Amino acid sequence: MVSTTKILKPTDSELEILRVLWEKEEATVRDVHEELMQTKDCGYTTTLKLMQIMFEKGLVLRDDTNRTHVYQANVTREKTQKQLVDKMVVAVFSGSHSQLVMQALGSHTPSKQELDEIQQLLDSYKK
Amino acid sequence: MVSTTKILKPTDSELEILRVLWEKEEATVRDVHEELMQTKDCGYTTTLKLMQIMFEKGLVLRDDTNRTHVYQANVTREKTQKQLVDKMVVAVFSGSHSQLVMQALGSHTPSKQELDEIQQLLDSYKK
DNA sequence: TTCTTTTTACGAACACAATCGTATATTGCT
DNA sequence: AGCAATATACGATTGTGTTCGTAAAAAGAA
Repeated sequence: MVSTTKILKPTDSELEILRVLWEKEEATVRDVHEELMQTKDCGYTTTLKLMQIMFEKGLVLRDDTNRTHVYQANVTREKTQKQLVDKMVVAVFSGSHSQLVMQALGSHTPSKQELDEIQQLLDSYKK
Repeated sequence: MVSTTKILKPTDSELEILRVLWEKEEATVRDVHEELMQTKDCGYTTTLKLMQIMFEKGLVLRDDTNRTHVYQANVTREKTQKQLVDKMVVAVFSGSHSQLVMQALGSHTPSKQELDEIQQLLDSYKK
């Protein structure tokens, strides 16, 4: 019997926290909280509680050797993106990835550089 | 004072129902329920209740001239797709649409036809 | 008509996310 | 040592999504 990795989708609030952790690599609750306060308004203990729950879920790691615990993400940005995109593709695009691509491309004019990146990826498929 | 259109994001269960309504154009609760039963397992009244709530929210329209009510979607597939994609772009892709495009393209090998469609859209931006 | 089936309506229960108040412990300052 | 500030832990509350049981009404079959 091999242990299977539990799939858990982060909630919206958890995603906000993960965004900060992805950016900062390591952070305390206060670090995260002050970052969040720039866009959202909630108490310190709210952020703390959320991060504790995320720890229990295994979404973040925690170094508690010191009183002030230090957190870091335990899921990569890429994996999370893929997981959420795949879910959305099934839910609203009937499983068609290219439909999603068309939608994302269509609702926003890409820059020259973005165009080049996408073109390059496209070319790699063509041959 | 102009009435503003309330933005409401459908829940996961609501999206499942919307999928059926988008496909069928018109449908009764039983129609929807039997379609859902193919992938999910829940009671009839659960589907009914969900659709009643969606009616209250304005997500669906309802013809109740006959005893068996007939429902249809009151939000387009395209609008809903755009709304959810935009939300996801902000939440997990730091606002970068092309990042999402890259992710969606990268996690699945597109067919020849899909490649052509995307290429065409890309070309329209290039000039 | 009487019984069964189908449908809607309503409310209750449950799960979970999010928020905060309070208690307790630790640190640092005077 | 005593006090203020800071951190964690814990529990309670609130809101919302999901599910279902049950009742009432309408339609159909016997």
